Amino acid sequence: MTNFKAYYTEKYGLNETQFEEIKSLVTYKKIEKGAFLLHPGEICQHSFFVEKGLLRSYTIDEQGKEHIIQFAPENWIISDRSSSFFNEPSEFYIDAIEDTEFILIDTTFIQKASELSTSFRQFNDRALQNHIRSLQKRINLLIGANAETRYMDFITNYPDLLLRVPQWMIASYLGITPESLSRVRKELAKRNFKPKFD
Amino acid sequence: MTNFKAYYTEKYGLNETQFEEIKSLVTYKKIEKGAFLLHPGEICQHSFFVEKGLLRSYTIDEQGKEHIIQFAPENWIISDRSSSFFNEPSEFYIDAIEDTEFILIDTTFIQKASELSTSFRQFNDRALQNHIRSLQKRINLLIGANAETRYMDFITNYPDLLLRVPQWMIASYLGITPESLSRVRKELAKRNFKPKFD
DNA sequence: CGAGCGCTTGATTGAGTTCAAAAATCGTGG
DNA sequence: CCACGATTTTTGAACTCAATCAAGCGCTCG
Repeated sequence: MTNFKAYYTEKYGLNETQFEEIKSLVTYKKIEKGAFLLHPGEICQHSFFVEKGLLRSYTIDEQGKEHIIQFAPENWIISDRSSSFFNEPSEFYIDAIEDTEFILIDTTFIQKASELSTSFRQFNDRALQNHIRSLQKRINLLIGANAETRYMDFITNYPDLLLRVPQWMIASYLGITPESLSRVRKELAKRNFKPKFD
Repeated sequence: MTNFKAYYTEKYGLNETQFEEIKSLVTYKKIEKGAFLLHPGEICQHSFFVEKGLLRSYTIDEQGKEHIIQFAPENWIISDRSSSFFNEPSEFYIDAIEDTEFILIDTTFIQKASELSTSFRQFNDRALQNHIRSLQKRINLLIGANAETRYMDFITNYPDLLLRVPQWMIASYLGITPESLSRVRKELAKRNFKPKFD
């Protein structure tokens, strides 16, 4: 749980004792690439903190098209907040893009911890606000930016994912077809653009 | 403050005394159509609860195009949560589409109330979660739905706004041009669709 | 009562989709 | 470690939805 521990102690300022309390309430798990952690129709009872590997959440629309909501590499938390909070069936899938080790955090635990500890609650609030901010940003991109700009934004914000996520998934996240993304990349290459690490 | 009171007592279950406490901490205000409550660059220090009238938030992108984020008719709260919470300059405008009476709620008040009252905090959490849910829904629509579907969704979810908001603003909210919206409506009319109240 | 704003309509353009198929890459078993 | 099948990416051509540009209509409000 090294990442998990660092996340809660360094970033959030829990001391050793406080962390030990939390630790006893969560579970360490592993799953293989392709395995599912959440299906539509289920109520999302957990948050998943990624220790190592890569998870994603996505929906499948009426036309059978996949729309990726979020990628969660190391140190990210993924879940369906609405489903958890309102106790409603989720509309998301969550599955593993790579073999993944993660910390399973019970939803009720988060709620209880929020009621007992002010600092935990503040931390949780901050996470909520960050979530809102990122959703808003995504809306702005979808409304205002073309395929190329969205891809450039993705590159600058998630350069590490570029190497780990198949292109068609990035396309799905950006809300375009894999073909379009391929053309965008071709165009960028022609104009001599290369991501830093090439 | 009749709406405001109803909102906090009926919907949220505050008793008379509790409401009086809150009441003393907020301010009743009026502004005229076209007046601004927030400009980009400012830090958003307030939430605005609409008693009567209609507010909106929007951004203007690099190409000078307006993108409406949210409409707030009676009993809605509008603000820039990210700006408030992270104490960052906002990117939004908030202004009045109609002459509007509203309750001005200080951001610090919300924070303090959340720390003092469990029920207030729960209520606030719920509002946050609702916000996330609506943002997520908007993303789904933007990614998956065409102009007509988005408009239909708008009609069913905000039938009251249809009569009060100029069409070009609805177009802006939907992420399409006024011309396109006009054509969508024409097409719907041809297919003999009418909103209930016609 | 006229100037401006909002809405409509038409013609054209363009970004991205769709469908199809070839090329490249990946991964798994022999 | 190689080879073969599957998956992913690329490329091409036709098409589609919505944007853009431009013009005209009608209402209102100053």
